Amino acid sequence: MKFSKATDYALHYMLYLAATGSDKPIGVVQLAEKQGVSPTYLSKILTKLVKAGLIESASGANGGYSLKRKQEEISFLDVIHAIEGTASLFECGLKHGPGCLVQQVMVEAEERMEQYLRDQKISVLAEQYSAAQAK
Amino acid sequence: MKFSKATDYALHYMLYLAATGSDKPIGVVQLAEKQGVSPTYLSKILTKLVKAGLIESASGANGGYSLKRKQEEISFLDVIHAIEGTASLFECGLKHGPGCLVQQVMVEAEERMEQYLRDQKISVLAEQYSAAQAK
DNA sequence: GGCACGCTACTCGGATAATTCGTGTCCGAGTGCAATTGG
DNA sequence: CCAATTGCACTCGGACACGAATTATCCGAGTAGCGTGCC
Repeated sequence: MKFSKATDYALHYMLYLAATGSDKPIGVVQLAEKQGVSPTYLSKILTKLVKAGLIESASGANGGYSLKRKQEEISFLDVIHAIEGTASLFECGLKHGPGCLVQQVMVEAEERMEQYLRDQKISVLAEQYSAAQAK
Repeated sequence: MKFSKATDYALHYMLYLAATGSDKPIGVVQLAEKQGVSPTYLSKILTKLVKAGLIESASGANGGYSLKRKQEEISFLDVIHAIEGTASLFECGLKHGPGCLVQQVMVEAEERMEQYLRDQKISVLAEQYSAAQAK
């Protein structure tokens, strides 16, 4: 039970995009070199974000990925769900009727975490990130 | 990013032990058949719980596993940590100084979930479980 | 009748395979830019 | 000089291997209970 590296990459990429604030798309290789990550694998991850509607892709020369308009609304949870999926973290595989107590507790615990992640907006973090970079 | 089935099994087993409340140990096969799980695999999981100090094992005839004395104190988090490990769910693998903002947010989110799981005691759930069984 | 011994059956425990999921890589399709060439 | 065209380089996107972790299984070591035989 661990968050995948893909989520790690995706969050950092989103944070970078928001912090840069440029309208111009940013290529994959540029970020990959900066973070020491495989460019092609990062591309695969960003495809998921595009399908989730969080970012846009532009092909051709000077292409790359850029944030969509409503970036202020994008939360950590949005990114995580786009990568990890929206399925519940815990699925009771036993057969003892529908009302599994264990399941209820785990879902509630998950909800606590998700609620916090929902409140964490990428844009807010980006400001702190920019401030840290500037000094 | 999902909880493993092992955690599922372990939680249900602990709940059953607490609900039964018997001093006599309960064998693995008894539970495995009841839940439709591989007995030998369940045994492997319970070994982890023993090493974590949550339950005790008894060999020989009429042997099995039984709760330790301080069962009222055992929480969901104890069981989960025994199976999944105590490592953080999120580890930033990038190289951009020690104060990773993403890491901080994720750790805080994890803490929210763990705090809730810490408050959920097995013994309390066991009472509800017994009540549901009785009716 | 009581006790000691040995046997048997049952249990746990670690060592050993199969499967799934995450990670990483490669190559082809598509697109925009730009130089070139003709009007 | 301007514009259409053609070529190219750069980009994304899906298809293809590799590896680790989880899941599952088998078999051996150890232990407690029980029957039997001896004192």
